[in-house]
Amino acid sequence: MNLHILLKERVSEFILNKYDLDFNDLEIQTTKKDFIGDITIVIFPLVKILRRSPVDIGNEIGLFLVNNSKYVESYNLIQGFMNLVIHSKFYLEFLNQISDDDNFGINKPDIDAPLFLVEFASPNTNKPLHLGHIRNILLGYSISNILYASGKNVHKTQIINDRGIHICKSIIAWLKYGKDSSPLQTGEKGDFFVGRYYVLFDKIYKEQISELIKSGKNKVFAEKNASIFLDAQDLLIKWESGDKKVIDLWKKMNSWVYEGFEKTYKDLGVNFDSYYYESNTYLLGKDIIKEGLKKNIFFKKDDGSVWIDLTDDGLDEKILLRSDGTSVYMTQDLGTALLRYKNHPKMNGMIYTVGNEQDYHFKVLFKILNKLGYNWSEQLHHLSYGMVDLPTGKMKSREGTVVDGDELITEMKLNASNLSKELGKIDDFSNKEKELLDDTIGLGALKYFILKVDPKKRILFDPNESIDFNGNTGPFIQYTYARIQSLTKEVKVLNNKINIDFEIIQKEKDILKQLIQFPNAINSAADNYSPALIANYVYELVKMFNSYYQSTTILKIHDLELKNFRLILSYKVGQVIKSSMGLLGVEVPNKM
RNA sequence: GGUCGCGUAGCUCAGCUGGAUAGAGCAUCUGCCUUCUAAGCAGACGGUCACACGUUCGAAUCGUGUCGCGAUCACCA
Repeated sequence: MNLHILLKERVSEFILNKYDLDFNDLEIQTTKKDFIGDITIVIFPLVKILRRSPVDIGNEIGLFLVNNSKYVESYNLIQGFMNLVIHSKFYLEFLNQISDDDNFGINKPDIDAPLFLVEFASPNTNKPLHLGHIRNILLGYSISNILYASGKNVHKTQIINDRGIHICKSIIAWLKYGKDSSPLQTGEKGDFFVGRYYVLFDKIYKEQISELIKSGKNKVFAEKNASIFLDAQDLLIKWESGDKKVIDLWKKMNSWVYEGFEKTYKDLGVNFDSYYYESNTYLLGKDIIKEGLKKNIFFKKDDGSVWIDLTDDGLDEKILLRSDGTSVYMTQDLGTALLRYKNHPKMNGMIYTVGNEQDYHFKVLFKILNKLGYNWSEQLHHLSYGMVDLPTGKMKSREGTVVDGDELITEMKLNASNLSKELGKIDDFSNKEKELLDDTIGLGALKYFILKVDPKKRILFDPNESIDFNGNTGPFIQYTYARIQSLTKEVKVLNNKINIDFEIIQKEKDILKQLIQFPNAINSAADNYSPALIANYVYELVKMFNSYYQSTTILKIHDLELKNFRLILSYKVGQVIKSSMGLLGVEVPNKM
């Protein structure tokens, strides 16, 4: 089915026979627009080796292919490029091949397929999710889908940062200023409720600091001795000693937050297979430290702290255990990695979806595991992505310059609703149907907006300029899908197989060429951990189809055979759009 | 200062392992709804691919250096 590979083999064979030369590095690509042909063979590399002109070589190969391949209709030579015109038959055969396959391109894994663990989301439990988290979640979820579609089993997980001083801060503020209130009572989303107390803490804390400074203390002293801060520290100590009252309180507040998070996950249409909590894992990893010390991979300083020297690897010295024996972030991550491999013995890889400000951290983490001799350290991958920036600069939760995730989702749905109303195309919808459609479109716009950008690049998000619904956007693709649905309602009653003995037009060839590429697009997206590749792929397809749609009659054509072909072609395009968007976690509506 | 990432049209972004005249959308302008959904289509305008040198038949793509932006280099997570 892959004509590129087929042709490549043919040409290599030809060269071997004719010149006794083993040459496999021919570049075969799709012919660019503005040139006649479908597939292009670049013959420059041969020119040098065979010491003959491109025209001579091209003619030889071209003639050979035309005479010996039933699919190559003709060829033309432009400089070192040989463009081959491929027979309609080939594309029609391809369409027949996939016509029964509703999941064309999707390579569902069987039970024995390699298992990959994907970690994403991983929030703190002291504030609601913001746009940065949204990018993380969408990326992680989409990559999970893509890996799955490329034939790998996937386990989606996250590690929740549910402990530490920041959590204690919101607890203290709540104890002092809202003890009898609850999200149930105020009607707030749980994570917002708790987040409000986190912000309140900061406000009180700042007030106390300035009061202390006014009374003559210096800044450093004030920061360390503000009473609310001391209370939070005290609470943390109690938490670590397992004080039942504090633990219960902590559990209660966290449960509120989790309820809130679950709501957001549900809104975003994502889910997880397991959850890890730092409160369970933060003591892990100490055994590894002992092991590393024994193997002389780590060393102990005079004050008792444990380090690893990575200067030979171009990195720095890194602390692994504090002088008081407590663990740091790295210790924990070492332990968690080990734990996961214990929990999933058949795991073939682990993907950490974490922002690029932690590139260094993961480099060190993987290096250490490698030095410790865990051979699976090479299966670890940091899916690093760029920050979401605002025109005013970085998002900072303390300064209140964050774009709240839930608010953004709501706003997107509202925008979708307004636009739908304006266009007046769904007046016959029930309210419930309208609501569902608004959700689909609003979320589609948001998800696509974020996922179409290369993960490693930073995203600039202007809250004042709402996300577009025209052009290269989710709704544009959804719209095309909806159009195809209304077009192909009757496709089921038609004969599914197509007569392959007629000529198709160039636009149809182009669409089919793009369809053929779908499995490659998935694999390439999986290899590069980039949903953006899928987004670009489906956008190209949709553009081609729209142009076709606008310039070609599909339904109102009398030739039944041709109509059948065009309908099935459209139907398949619809399926691939749906599959592609599914990989991005975006729903497509039947009507909009 | 060391390390890593980014720099493509006025703006937001594509451009896979080097290939033909660098592509979309937004914005500006011109056409197209009596014909399968105009959230659309066709077209115009818009580029020193940050800069320099190198590698080669060929460089936005690879290498080196320079500049700009960002991240990171904590007994924070």
